[in-house]
Amino acid sequence: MSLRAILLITLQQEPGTGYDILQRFKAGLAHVWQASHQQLYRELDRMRGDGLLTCETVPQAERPDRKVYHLTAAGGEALDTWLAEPLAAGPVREPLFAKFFAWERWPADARRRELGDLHEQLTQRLATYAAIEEEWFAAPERLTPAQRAPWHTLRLGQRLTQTWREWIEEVLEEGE
Amino acid sequence: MSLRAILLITLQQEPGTGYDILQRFKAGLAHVWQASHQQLYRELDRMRGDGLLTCETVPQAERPDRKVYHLTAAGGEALDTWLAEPLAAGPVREPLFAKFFAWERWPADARRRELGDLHEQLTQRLATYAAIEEEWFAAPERLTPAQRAPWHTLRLGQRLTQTWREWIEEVLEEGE
DNA sequence: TAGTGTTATGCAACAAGTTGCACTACCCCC
DNA sequence: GGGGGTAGTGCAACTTGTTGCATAACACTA
Repeated sequence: MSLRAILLITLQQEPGTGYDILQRFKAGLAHVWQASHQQLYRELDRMRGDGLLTCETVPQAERPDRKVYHLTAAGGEALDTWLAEPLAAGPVREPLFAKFFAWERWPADARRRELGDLHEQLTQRLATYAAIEEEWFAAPERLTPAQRAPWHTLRLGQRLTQTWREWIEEVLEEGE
Repeated sequence: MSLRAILLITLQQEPGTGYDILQRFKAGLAHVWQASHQQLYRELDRMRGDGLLTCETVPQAERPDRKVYHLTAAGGEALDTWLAEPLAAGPVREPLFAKFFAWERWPADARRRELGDLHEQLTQRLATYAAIEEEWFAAPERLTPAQRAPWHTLRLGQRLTQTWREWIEEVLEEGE
């Protein structure tokens, strides 16, 4: 259900094609949702079938047609329903933690490499977040509440990533 | 693949039944992995079919038989392979964040209720973690490295939960 | 001129996870 | 005497997400 909800939100902000949405996932929504293009196209078609979206085909010279999706009234209602009901807590799944429970079988070099790589990925992620912040949320004191809300999510994304990164540093240090 | 790996790790520590593993998920592994009993039974049977586990049926008076699973040599190898190769980063999926991107359609009372409930859940989770810490990791300075490793994961779980909780407090406070 | 990246769409098969249901039998509490 | 919790197993149907493959055409660069 959640993917549907994300699509309703992004299309409510602005109509677009599957490809457009994919770009938004990579840009300003990088800390919120990720999905493959296959999944998007399939879900958009199903939502159209369920009457939540309408589709307008825009022909292009020498390129595949763009299929621009818009919310319908039913789509707006579905979104409001989803917003009103609280989310169920997702299951905890941390495969990396599991490796720590097999410490003695986990070779030290593999461990250092894995944690080192992850540290690098997190650093890169923080750079991405910083870029998003600069592009969309410069001067946070002048934002409207509706613009300020997404900024909060970015801030939490940053803090969680930093927490992870600090922890990795501590673990690597202890393993000397 | 990850569920298989978790099962290999828990059964390598100590053989057990599907039901036993479920109890471990609820107790010391609460911050690592969660799965339904249906999923466990099905996966254990498949792993037996693939030669990673053997199964010893222990009859009980007036109760269904206990099926105690053990690692095979092939299971141990599969575990070592999994430990040696780095994990792929999982996709980001934060449905709660999505709601912040539809701030104006999200009713203020629903928002306060949802964030309040989540705050309570996180508080409860911290209590669970504290209980685990007390039961398994009292006197961390006297732990062996292999015992210390799982303790680290618990500490990160605590810090991440705290980070979330503080953020919710800030958001609620700002919402007047 | 061949390879890589971007724009643009999608099907089919598979793997993983969820939901609903079913059976047995004890214990405890109201 | 009925309802809920614990111990113990599992099937079947469904939803969700992944992987592999396919098509078409432009732009850039080595």
